[in-house]
Amino acid sequence: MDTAEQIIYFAGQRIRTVRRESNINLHQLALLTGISAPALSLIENGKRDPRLSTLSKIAKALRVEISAFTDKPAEEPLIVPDTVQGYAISSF
Amino acid sequence: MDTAEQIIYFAGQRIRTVRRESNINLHQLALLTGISAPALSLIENGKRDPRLSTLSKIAKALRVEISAFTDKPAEEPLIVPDTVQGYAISSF
DNA sequence: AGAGTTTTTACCTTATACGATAAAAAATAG
DNA sequence: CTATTTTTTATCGTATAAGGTAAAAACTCT
Repeated sequence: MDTAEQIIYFAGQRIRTVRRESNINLHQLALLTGISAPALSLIENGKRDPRLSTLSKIAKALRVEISAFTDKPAEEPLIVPDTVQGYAISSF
Repeated sequence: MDTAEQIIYFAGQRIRTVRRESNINLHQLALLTGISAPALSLIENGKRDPRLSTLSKIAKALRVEISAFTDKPAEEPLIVPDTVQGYAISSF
């Protein structure tokens, strides 16, 4: 179904993942975005329905596209073979 | 710079474009999303900062990803040559 | 032009995002 | 285990998203 609630929850998880990959805490992200740490906590936990401008500030601070928070990866992972039709990838 | 305001404006334009491509009017999109036509009008005109759940409902109704409203196309269009290093693309 | 349709604007109400602050809880050192 | 850092939760005030309705404005026809 993919309800709006699931979208919000998923986005929160993605934000948390990207933030942790950047090795910054909520307080630091709050300073970067102008969004308070309590608000960020609620968003990351899927308990708040953020505005587009809020997502935009977070994306900018973490240097990713907003779609990094909204788009689910493809079900089937893309398999990249190291040879194609007998030619080595390094040829291209 | 890409301020939040510009993001909101851009998203509105994209929503309008996708809606028109679907040949439906605001009233019909309102019925599909549960968002009132006046609210949709404000969003399309960049005069309202929609919530993630709102974007999600619109995207679902128009059968596109939320990123269709948020991601700018690449500045440089991707050029797909019909030959690569002398090999025809059809070989791959 | 006028008629019908679509969109915009305005006003009001309700719901909720967000900031600030403080305190509690949880996680992470040491 | 204790101390420190980080996160969560709660409360309050303000701003604003969103619904409903209605009217105005802007299009689109014939």
